[in-house]
Order: sequence, then structure tokens, then C-alpha cells
Amino acid sequence: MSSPSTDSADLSKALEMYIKVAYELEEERGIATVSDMAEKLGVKAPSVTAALQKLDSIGMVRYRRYQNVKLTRVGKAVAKKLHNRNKTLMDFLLMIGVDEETAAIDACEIEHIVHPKTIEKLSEFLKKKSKK
Amino acid sequence: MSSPSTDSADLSKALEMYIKVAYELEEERGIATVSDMAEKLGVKAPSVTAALQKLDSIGMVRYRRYQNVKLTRVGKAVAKKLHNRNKTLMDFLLMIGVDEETAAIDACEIEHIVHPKTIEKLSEFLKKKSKK
DNA sequence: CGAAATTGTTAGATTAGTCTAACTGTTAGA
DNA sequence: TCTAACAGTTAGACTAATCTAACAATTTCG
Repeated sequence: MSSPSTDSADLSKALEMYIKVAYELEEERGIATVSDMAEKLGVKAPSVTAALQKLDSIGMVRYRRYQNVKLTRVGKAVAKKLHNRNKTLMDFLLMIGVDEETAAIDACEIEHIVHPKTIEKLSEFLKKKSKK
Repeated sequence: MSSPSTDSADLSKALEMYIKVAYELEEERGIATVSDMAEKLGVKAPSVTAALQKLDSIGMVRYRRYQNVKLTRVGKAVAKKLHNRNKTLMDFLLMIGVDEETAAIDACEIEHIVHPKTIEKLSEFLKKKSKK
């Protein structure tokens, strides 16, 4: 029952974003580079280096200087959790009529802060809606 | 058309919370003291002093050392905006079945970050629901 | 192969928000 | 009234996240 916690309660929003973006890049192009991460996140390269050092130290990514980044199993799980949350939030926001762009921004903020129970209820709510 | 902006985009979540709590205390007991604010926010007194100095400097509160705090007109407007947002979010979260405590926590986080458009849509959505 | 261009890292500064410890102003009651 | 207790402030440290400037490794290609 107790695999390394995917419960990112102890990860800041900022660190979660680095994980998420690393994941997206691995998906999109097989590899996550520092500069691509910086670009996607709208920060400068040194911020990425610093974040990767932290994430490596807590076992979220495998990172060695001058080498590419690799999410660990735990890191991937965190990324996937964030993506699921994001999807649920997007679906809901679009359903109530929020425009795509605003929904994307808000979902990306909210995904880091809401309680799992809330996501759960939101998800159930959407399921019911879609059945009707 | 351009009264001092209630658009708290430039206020951090932390500063918004100080404003909100000052407002609640003014409502509840007519006066907001440093120690009551610290208590409500779960921070120490020096953090409150620092925040009040900042908020005074940007015209959100009237604050002079060793004296009680008074929200300015603009500060009050920000507080009210936050309360409205909070109410809308709470109503929604309770509607989908989130428990009171969790809803309160989440609403308090979300109120600082979502786009006005989103609150607007959420509000319309609740209105429709209640009519049915 | 090696130099130029690119990419990434390190060092050091900055900002916001918090804390503790020490100090100061205020106030209530003997 | 004056002082002890309380409330509030200041000083200084710390953390997280960011930046710029300078430096180092890597890669590409002439």
C-alpha cells in the first residue's frame, strides 16, 4: 500500500510544473531538454537547472549535469495525476461555458491546489451530466 | 470609469488574505487588531505588521503603527470581491457534494486565482441549476 | 580535428513571505 | 500615577523561486 508518495502535497506549484512539463516533453519528443523546459515554462535556463537539482534530490527525476532529464516512476505518477486533474477541470470549465484559453489557464492553476476529494466529486458530477 | 483598481491581479494571494481577514474582523467586531489577524491567518504578529505596511503603502488599508487597521474604500472592495467569489465557489462545491470543510479550504484557495470570467460562468451555471 | 556556436551550469543578487528574539509603545489596575 | 503585563514593532535570518552575467561542456561542421 505504501509506494513512494504520489501525493504531491509537499511539492510546490512551481516544482509540479517542472515535472508536468518534463513529462509532456518526454511524450511529445522523447526527451526533455533544459532549454525546452525553460521555453515551455517561460523561465530562464538557470531556473530549470535549479529545479532539476531539487527534483533529482527528492527522486522525482533522474538528472545529471549536462545530460537529459528522465522522470522516475514516481515523477511520472505525479505528472499523470496532474494531467488527470487538468482534464477533469478542463471538461468542467468548458461545460459551463468558459472559453478554451481561460479554461486552460484556470485549470492549470487549480490542478495544483484542490483537494483530491474535490476532483473526485467533480469527476462524478461530469459523469452524471454526460449520461443525461 | 477608472476608479482605483479593484482588480487584484497585482495582489499576491498572501496580501489578499490579509485584506480579507481585516475585513472579516471589522465586520465581526468592529475592529481589526494585529494579533487577531495573526491568529486568524495562522501567522505570527511580525508578518501581519509587514503586510499592513505594504497594504498601507498601496492604499488598501489605513495603518499607523500601534494603531488599529482600517480598510480603505478600495481595500473594502477587494475584500467584498473575494467574499463574492468565495460564496460562488462554496455554493458550487457543496452542490457537487464536497464536504463543508474541504469546500471551505478549496474555495479559499481558488478564489485568489481564477479568472473573473470563470466566476461569472460558474455563477450563471448555479443560477440555472437553482431554477430547475 | 578542432574551433565556433549552442546548450547548460554556477555564482551571486533580488523579492516575497515567513520566522524568532529583542525591543518599544500602550493600557489597565493597584 | 506609575508600572507590570500585554500588544505591536524592528532587526535580522531563512527559504523558495526567480533573474543576469560569466563560465563550462557539448556538439556540429568546415
